[in-house]
Amino acid sequence: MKKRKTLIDVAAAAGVSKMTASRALRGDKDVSQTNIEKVRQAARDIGYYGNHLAASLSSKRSDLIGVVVPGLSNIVYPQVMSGVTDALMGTGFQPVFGVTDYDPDKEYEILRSMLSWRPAGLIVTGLDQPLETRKLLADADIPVVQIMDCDGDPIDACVGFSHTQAGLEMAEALLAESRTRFGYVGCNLDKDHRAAKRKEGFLQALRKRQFDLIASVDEQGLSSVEAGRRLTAELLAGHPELDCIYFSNDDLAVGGLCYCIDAGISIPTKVVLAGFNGLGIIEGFPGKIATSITLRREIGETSARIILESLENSEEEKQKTVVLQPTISLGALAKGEN
Amino acid sequence: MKKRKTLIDVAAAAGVSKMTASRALRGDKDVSQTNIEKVRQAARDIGYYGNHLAASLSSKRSDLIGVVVPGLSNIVYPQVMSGVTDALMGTGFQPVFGVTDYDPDKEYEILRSMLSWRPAGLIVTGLDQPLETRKLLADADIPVVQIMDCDGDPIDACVGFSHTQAGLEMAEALLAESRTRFGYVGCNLDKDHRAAKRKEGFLQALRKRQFDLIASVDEQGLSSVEAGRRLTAELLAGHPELDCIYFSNDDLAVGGLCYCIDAGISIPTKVVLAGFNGLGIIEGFPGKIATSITLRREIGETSARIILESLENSEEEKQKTVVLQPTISLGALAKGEN
DNA sequence: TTGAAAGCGCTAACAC
DNA sequence: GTGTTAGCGCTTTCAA
Repeated sequence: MKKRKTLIDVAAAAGVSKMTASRALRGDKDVSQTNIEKVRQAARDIGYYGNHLAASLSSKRSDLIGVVVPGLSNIVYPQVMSGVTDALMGTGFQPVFGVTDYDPDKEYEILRSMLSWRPAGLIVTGLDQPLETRKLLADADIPVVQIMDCDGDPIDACVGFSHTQAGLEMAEALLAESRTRFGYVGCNLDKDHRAAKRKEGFLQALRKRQFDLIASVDEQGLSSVEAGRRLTAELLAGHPELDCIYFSNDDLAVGGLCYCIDAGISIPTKVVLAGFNGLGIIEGFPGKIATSITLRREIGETSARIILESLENSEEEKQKTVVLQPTISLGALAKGEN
Repeated sequence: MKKRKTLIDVAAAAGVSKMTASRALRGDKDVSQTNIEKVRQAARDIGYYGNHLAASLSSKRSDLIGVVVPGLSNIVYPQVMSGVTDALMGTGFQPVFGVTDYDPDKEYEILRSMLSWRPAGLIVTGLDQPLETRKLLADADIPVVQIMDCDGDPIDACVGFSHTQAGLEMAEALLAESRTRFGYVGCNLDKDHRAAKRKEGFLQALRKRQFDLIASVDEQGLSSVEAGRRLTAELLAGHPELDCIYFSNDDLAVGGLCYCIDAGISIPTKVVLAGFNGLGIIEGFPGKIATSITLRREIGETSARIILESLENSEEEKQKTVVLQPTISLGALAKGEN
């Protein structure tokens, strides 16, 4: 085990004290230009790269921003993560990502683990954390931004949109297109609370107009194109009269679309397929689905900016809710995004 | 600023010394069962979650595994990351992700930053790092696994496949299908060395059989379905005689496919489209592309396992190359994966 | 089995 | 402008 370079090595090489070396490397005021050069050069010469552990422990703050997302199985959360990364770029803060697989216990453990690194702030997906998790976050005494939802009670700030409303609006848009016989295809509804909220909003809107879901299928696993194809086949086999299917997301809807194209079912004439997210893939697809275009990247960027702001104006009122409601695209007419 | 709980608080609450508390929480040997219980309970009562900064600084090792990938813009690297995450689960190690945007300077900075957290190991994408970066990694004195490639000289271990070979094999498969008039569509070739290697291998195979690319288009930005559509339109406008197009990845190929379907160009009869990766989306797609099915998740898992192994058998020969060569699917006959 | 002392590598606070 | 001193919260060592 080769001995790692420390500040003392740099200081020795530059012929100054440890403190001057520290200040020079961090760009502190009150260091002579000569010494800054000497120290920088010495650091480069010996290949010094510091020790964040010691620095953060000593200064009692780290430049880490924890970002907790439920999954990486489709492109949605990577896009949120990209937004966060971009907004943090050049600020001296860096994101650290955790993945919960939609498991509240895992989420709790990941957050504990993140907190033990003393992050400067935390970005967490969703508003429906169990009480114990909320307490953990509230007691952490750092800015917390919850993202991707706004139906609920945020701990500090939140950036997202109402899934209930999104489901509701999609139902209304489809009703306005004179659809009357609705089906639903979903995945992972027991764990993905936001997908469940969309279904709930969709149902509410239907019932308000004296309609209802004629049939609904779902399963426990993660959504995928393959699952969408399979569940759509199942649904339409039992209910060929449907003229509209709402899917819990675009992955499933694309699977449904593939099935319908292969099965010779005319889309959207015979059946309208409606997904959620507005993924890039559906643009230019040979066949159109309706969808709600969500602003994933923007949500990531905005949440990071809120953390940065509340870090600057420390202890300001950091209660803040930013709503970036999705816009509906009916596909046949409008164009998707991203 | 509320005072954070420390080990001393736990020790006080449990009525033991700081040291006993530390040992109990870490599951050290030689702590009485009574004290283990008392300390655990005390920790839970006061909501203690430790300080990794202090622990890692003191013990001179962290449980972090740095994972550096070039981008999050398509699903490929998130899948690699999932593989790493899964393999690390329950081992006490946790991944920390960094994104370079295919920029070598950014990669260098990210690696320096990661090293300053004293990770236990590093997983880095690609074999073509600049010399300075290689030196940084070699001097770090921790296990380094380079992934997604094996055309080159690994620092320690590598897990991936030959992109040259992959391009070559695809060309041969297409030649075997009696294709003769080849075009190429790529993105980001100046930065994505692996895509460039595939093109190179493809060309080599063509030339060995006295063929060549009739036309080639590429552009600098990231690949996307949209870019694939646009570049394919451009390519075919100038060269309607092409009977085969090789794309630098599936995103572009899917874009090309969408264009051809809309333009009424019969796929694969008139033109065969060949991509790379074997994304889930192309399965069940209304139209078939050929592709090389890469094992992203497996590469992530394997690389993490190699890190873990070389951490156990410390200082063993950690030189190791695992090749997970993609398999070719011609689409019309076989089925994609993932 | 437990505790006391020393120190990981750095920075804050204060002297010079 | 620069150096000195005293920790940050933990774990390692060694003594009891």
